[in-house]
Order: sequence, then C-alpha cells, then structure tokens
Amino acid sequence: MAPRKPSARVTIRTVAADAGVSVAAVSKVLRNAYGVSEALRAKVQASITRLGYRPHAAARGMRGQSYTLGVILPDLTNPFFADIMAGIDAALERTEYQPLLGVGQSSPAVELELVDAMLDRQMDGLILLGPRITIDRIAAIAERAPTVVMAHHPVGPTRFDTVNDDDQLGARLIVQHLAGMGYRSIVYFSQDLQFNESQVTYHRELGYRAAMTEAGLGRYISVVMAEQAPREVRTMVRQLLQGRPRPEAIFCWTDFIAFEVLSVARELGLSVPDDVAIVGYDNTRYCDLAQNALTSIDQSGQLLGLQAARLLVERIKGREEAEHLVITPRLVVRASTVRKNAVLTGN
Amino acid sequence: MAPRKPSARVTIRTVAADAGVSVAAVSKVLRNAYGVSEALRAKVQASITRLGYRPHAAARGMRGQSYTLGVILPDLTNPFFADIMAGIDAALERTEYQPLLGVGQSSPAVELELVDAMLDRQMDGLILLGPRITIDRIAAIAERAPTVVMAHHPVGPTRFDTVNDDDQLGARLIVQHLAGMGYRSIVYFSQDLQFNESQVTYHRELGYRAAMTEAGLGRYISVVMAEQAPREVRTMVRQLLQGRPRPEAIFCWTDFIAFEVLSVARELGLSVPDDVAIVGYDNTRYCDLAQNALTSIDQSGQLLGLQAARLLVERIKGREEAEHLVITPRLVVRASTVRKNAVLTGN
DNA sequence: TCCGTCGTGTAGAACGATTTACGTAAAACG
DNA sequence: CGTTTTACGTAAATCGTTCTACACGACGGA
Repeated sequence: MAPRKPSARVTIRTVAADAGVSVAAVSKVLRNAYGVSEALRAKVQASITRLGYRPHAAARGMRGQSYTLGVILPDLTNPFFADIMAGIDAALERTEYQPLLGVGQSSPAVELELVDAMLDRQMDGLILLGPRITIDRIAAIAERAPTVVMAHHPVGPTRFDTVNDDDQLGARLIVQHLAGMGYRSIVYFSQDLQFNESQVTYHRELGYRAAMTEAGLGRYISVVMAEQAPREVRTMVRQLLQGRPRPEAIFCWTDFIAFEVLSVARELGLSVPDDVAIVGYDNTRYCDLAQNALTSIDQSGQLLGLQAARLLVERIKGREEAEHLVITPRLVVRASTVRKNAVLTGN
Repeated sequence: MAPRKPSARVTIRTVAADAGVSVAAVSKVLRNAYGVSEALRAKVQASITRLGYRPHAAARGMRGQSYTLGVILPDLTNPFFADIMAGIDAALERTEYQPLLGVGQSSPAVELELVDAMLDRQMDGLILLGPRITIDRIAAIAERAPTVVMAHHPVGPTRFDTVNDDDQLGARLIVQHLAGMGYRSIVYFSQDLQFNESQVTYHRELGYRAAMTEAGLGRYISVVMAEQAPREVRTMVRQLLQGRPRPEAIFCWTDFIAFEVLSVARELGLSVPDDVAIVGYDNTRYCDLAQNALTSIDQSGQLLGLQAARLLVERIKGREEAEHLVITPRLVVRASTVRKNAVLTGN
C-alpha cells in the first residue's frame, strides 16, 4: 500500500515496467535510435499503445529535442500567410514535429521577444516569415537554432536558409504586362520600412525600376511609400489619385494594399482599369472575387511553406551549408488591368 | 581547471552563485513567491539582469508552469481572428504568459491532435476558438487544463469558461434591419457542420428564425447550408441567385462567405442591394472597402480576445467556478443593404 | 584458445527548474 | 527570561526524458 496517486501519469518508466525492459530501451525505441532488436521494438510499441503513453515534451526539451518548430508571422491579416501555413502543415503532417505560431505584430521588438520566448521553450527550429529585424540579428538567431527565413532576401552569404520567390522577376512581369497593355505612368506603391535593403518590397522596387527602364518608361518611374496602417494607405492613395497628372497604373507591393487602392478609386468615382489600372502581389484568394478581380503575382504560398518546412527539418537533422531556394512567380491577369475595349494606346 | 564548457548556459545556479544566495532563493524571486526580503530580491534581480539570465521554460514545465498559453484557431483565412489575437496579445502584454497559436484546419481530428500536442508541451491553459469538436470532448480537455472557449455556446453548465457575442441578438438585428428596409424573403446562408447545436451558426439561425417570425415573415424562412470551401459556396450561391423567385436578401453567417456572395452576384450581373441585399457577420476590416461596403455585425474581436485571455489567466491562478461572458453585438449598416432610392416597398 | 569486435541492452548521471521539509535568527509574547 | 511565532533561507528531492558509459554474450579471426 504505497501512498501513490491513483491516476499518475504514464511515463517512460511505466512503459518500461510494463514491457519488462529498461527505461533506456524504451527511450531508444521512441527516438528510433541505433541498437534495438526488432523483437524489443515490437514489445515496447505494444506497451506504448496499450498504455496510451505520450512523451512529455517538456521533459524531452530538457535534454534532447522538443519536436516543436516556431513560426513567426508579421501579422494575421494578410491572407497570404494562410497559404504558407498550409504548406508548412502539409510538410510536417507525417513527421513528429509540431509547428506553433507566434505573431510578431510587424514590430521588431515583438519579433525579437517572440524569438527569445520560442528559444526559451527549446524549440528545435524557427521559420521567420518576412521578419522586420536586421540581417545581423537574424544571423545571431541562426547561431542559436536552425533557422529558415522566408520573404526576406539576405545580402551576402548566410548561415541560415532562405525561401523566396523571385521578387525582381515578379515586379518585371507586372511592368511588362502593364507596358504591353499601353500603360506608361506606372507608380510602385511600397511600404515604409526601416531596414529596407533585404525586404521583399525593395527587391520588387529593383525589378520595377529595371523593367521600367527597359520598357523605355524610365522617366515615369515613381515610388511612393506609406505605413502599413489602412488610414495612412488611404490618405496616400487619395493624394496619388487626385494629383495631376494622375498615374495610369498603380503596382502595389501586396494584394492587401491593392484592395485599399481599389476602394479609394471607387470612392473617387474612378473606373478600374479605364481610369487607373491596379495590380497586387501574392495572388491571395480575395483577388478572384469579382468585386476585386485583381491582377496579381502568384508565388504559391503553399509551395513556399512546404519547402521552408522541409529545409528546416533537414537542417535540424544536421545539414550545415545554407540553401537558398527561389521559386518562379507567375502573373495572373484579371480585369483590374484589362481595359474593356482593349485598344493599345501605343504612343 | 575543471573541464567546463566555456560558453555554458546561464542557469539559476549561475545567478545564485553570482548573487551569493541559494538556488531556491532565486527561484522564489523568479516566481515572486512568499518569503523573500526586499534586500534579497534586489540582489537577485541585479544578478539576473547583469548575467542576462532567462529561465529555461522546458525545465520550468517539468515541475511548475510553462507560462505558455495555447490558442487554437480553425483557420488563418478569416481575418476576424486577427482582431481576436490582437486582443489576446494586448491582455498578455504585461504578463509572463506567452501565447502560441495552432491551426486546427477546421478539422476535429487536427484540433484534437493539436490539443494533445499542446498539453504534452505543458501549456498552462488553452483558448479554443470556434472549436469543431463535441462538447463532451471539450469538457474532457477542460479536466486536463484550464480552458476558455470562444465562439461556441455550451448547452448546459460547464467546467470551462466561455466568451461569446450574443449571436441570437446579432441575427435579430440583421433581420430587423432588413425587414425595416422592406426586404421580405431573407435567406440565412449557414455552414454545414457536424455538431451543430453548440456552434455559433446555429445560434444565429435561432435568432434569424425568431426575428423572421416576429416580423411576420415566417413563411419566408429559408436556411441554406454549404461547406466552407469556396467552390461549394459559389455553386450553392449561384443556384440560390438563379432560382425563381430570387431571394431579396441573403444573410451570411460570416463576412468571408458574404464576400463570395457579392462576387457571384456581380458575375450574374445582379445589382447589390437593388436586386439582392447582402449582410455578413463579424465586421472584418474588408467590410469597409468600397467594393464590398458590406453591412455586418460588429462583435469587437479585440474585446472578445482580451476577455478570453483575462479569464484564462484568472482560472490558471485558481478560480474554480465557470464564467460565461456575452458581449453585445452592434449592427453596422453599409451600402450592401441600403437601396440608393430608399423607397420602402411596404406590402 | 585468446582476443577484439559487434550487437543488444542496462544503470545512472545529467538537464534546469520547482517544491518540500527543515534550519536559524530575530521579534513577539506571557 | 524562556518560549513561541514569524520571516527568511537553504539543502535536497523531484519532474520525465536523453545520453554516456559500460556489461555481456556471441562470433570470428589469428
């Protein structure tokens, strides 16, 4: 009659006793480590399922891995992230790894705090999605844990992996499409960020500038920036659309912003695309809605997420050299850039 | 010359040695437990900041709390959840608790797996947002950890807290508004779910039915259901809008669906609200866009999230009795239900 | 026959916190 | 003044794993 709690937790020790083997043997089976016979493995597996044993992740984290991956998103409002998460989930479906999300609120301070919080919790690896922090901070994080960065272009060689679409190409595709449709004064509407050089917005700007020059529209190059907040965006867009001369087309760095631009255009009584053409980026599901019908760049968030998760697991398992994946974007044309009477105003 | 790793981790022991006190004393300061003098606290705090010590969450989780709260969302596409998360983040800002998200993919199996994964990781409490699992499963979860359920109405007394808006009232507000504008055949467009009785969709249906009857429109009552997937929604809506007689108004259980309905209506060449009025629920940020201009019900996701987090922390700290918070929804009228020439077709 | 080596399994020391049980000195009490 | 209480600290056990070091028998080559 030892004074034991009746509903004690099923631990690795319980399993070991039940299977008639040592604790270490059970641990080996769990991690499918080297040095267990098939007979022993079967015995232990049987006990595990019979007892309904689940490994205590916190205890695991003390010595080995926690089998938890941290994903940091800038915010939850951009539906593009849903696609990426779907990809990550799909990639980890059959593995032991569990992704958990943190929201960085588009703030460097919050992001850094979140990284620390995740590392305190012994996460085995991190996926940073469009981080707002500087490249050397990311490098420091990568020293502490396996890291994959998405939607963020490093400037030099790095010790972490990256997954991106070719943002310069995406921007070029847009400019080429618009130029082909006869639009000349094309504005690039970007985001006001602190550490610009590695952000996707900047790379899209590079592509925009290059393509404009190539198309002989160099003198129309114009980049406008605004804060992310809807109010800032709207006032900026209103200025833009009420200015003289009015731009013929606006290329927004992400769909989310383009929807705001569509809204302001409509409020001002402007017709899209006859008075002004509008393009987004990311090809989120809202682009397809008839009231938006937004031409956009598809970069397959699902694929991006899948690859990022794959790279991270590889790296956790020991890969040392950095990999930098770039996927090719694709233009999806919708009504927001195609004039009803498609006359090319070719002069 | 003990053979120590040079860059060893700063542990509670390091801090204790540095401050010249015992390990337990430091632990007490960390948890601000009873029985530490102000002098000792100050000494320890100084050491902590000097050494840059951060508690190892996995180790904490072994015996005490992990200071981690799990939040489970059905998906990442509904922008309403962003508001809720903002509220949760705000409430936990100044506390030690760190919220981490999991995505349930609107699937009971995935949700249950996620709950287990979170409990394996010793999370101190769970917030379930619009769970798709049965009420008794939720009850079982609540036995294992403090739990707060949002957007889900329990049928009887429970051992977990809930936070909801008054969904019946919200639906009533919509019907009253539409009836007041002269619409008579108002369809409720709901979601096809397995365990209906406790879902918000069902409560909105109850409100809809009651209000229709009260408004003398009982014979127009009509509830249509579809799967969540865009394709299913669109075909169902197309059927609805091409049927004879065409409904005069469609009340969608959430904004997200209403946007699809707006899209289909436009594709069919129907004018909103002259040919058909459309209403949503949640008042997500996209409602405000001119191309949507969607009348909706505001239930302040931010406030809901804030309260949920507050309740959860309270419960972790020891509260036993369940609390059920209900906040009052508010109708936000936009162009999707207001005819340009507002003639009441009063017969 | 002797001596590695290999394959399998075990005992026990970590990991870094919390928590229990217990000292010890100072303050309060009769 | 002796005793109890209170306040503050401490040592050591504990949580559930992983991992290192080693034991043991079988096998194979010299």
